Amino acid sequence: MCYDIKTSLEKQLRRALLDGSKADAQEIAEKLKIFTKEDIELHHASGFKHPQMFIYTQETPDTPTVATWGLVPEWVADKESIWNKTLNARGETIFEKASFRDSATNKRCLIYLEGFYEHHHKNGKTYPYFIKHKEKDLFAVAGLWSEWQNELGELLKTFSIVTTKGNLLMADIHNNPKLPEPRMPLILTADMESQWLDGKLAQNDIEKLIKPLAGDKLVAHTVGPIKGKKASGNLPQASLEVNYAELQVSQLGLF
DNA sequence: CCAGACGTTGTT
DNA sequence: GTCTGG
DNA sequence: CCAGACGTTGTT
DNA sequence: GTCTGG
Repeated sequence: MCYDIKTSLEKQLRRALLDGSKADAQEIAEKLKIFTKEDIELHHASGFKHPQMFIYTQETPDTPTVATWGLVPEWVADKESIWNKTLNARGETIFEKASFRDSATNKRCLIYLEGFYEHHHKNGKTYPYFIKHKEKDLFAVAGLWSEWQNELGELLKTFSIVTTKGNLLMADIHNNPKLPEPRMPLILTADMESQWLDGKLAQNDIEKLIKPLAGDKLVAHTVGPIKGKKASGNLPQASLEVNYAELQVSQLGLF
């Protein structure tokens, strides 16, 4: 799964500012004193190394916190050894896995996305699809976060995106024959969002929230390459529709 | 997708 | 070059 | 007891 | 930090 953590930065920044201003991402970032102009340029130009994102936690549910993608549990000695292994957390096991259980209990968060990417396999080729919500510009996905301290006492906030079984739409798109089943991020409806951030909610009730959003709430279209030489990079145009002639007669029947 | 292996003998 | 494992 | 893992996906 | 496998 590939998230639009790169391309939705601008909308994230707008949301964070909580006003309808037409300022561009850099102006907003400077106002927020979260990212510098250089950070934004680097973000747009860079690949996948330690991407930063806004998360919304129970402590400050209305104010975003900057966190690095790839949860580093507080007890880890070397953050490099784990950060890119914890981009996702399987919803089925977040209360069992050593890396996630403390966060599952005490540090749940929300991340807002415009959509995410999956690759469809057909005749030995792969085609990237962008999947978004039919009704929402930005939707919340469930996350877990953690605060790690290095030997100098410096704090690093990190997060993982919780995944769940893929719905019917995902089963059609995400048909990599090597995978046992499709997966998708845990997308939350508005009332589930507040529950996910409710620190008093029992484990049993949290687990009830971990289920795939119905496929008819999502819509998908093909996009240009998102990785490699021809990729457009960390820019909004990465999610623009691009059609492939060989897919014109869709066998999926869904889009 | 990409990185890495890709092999056999049996005393180096 | 092609397959496999991650 | 101690060393080692602690994770998910398959193009983030 | 805590659990597992050896």
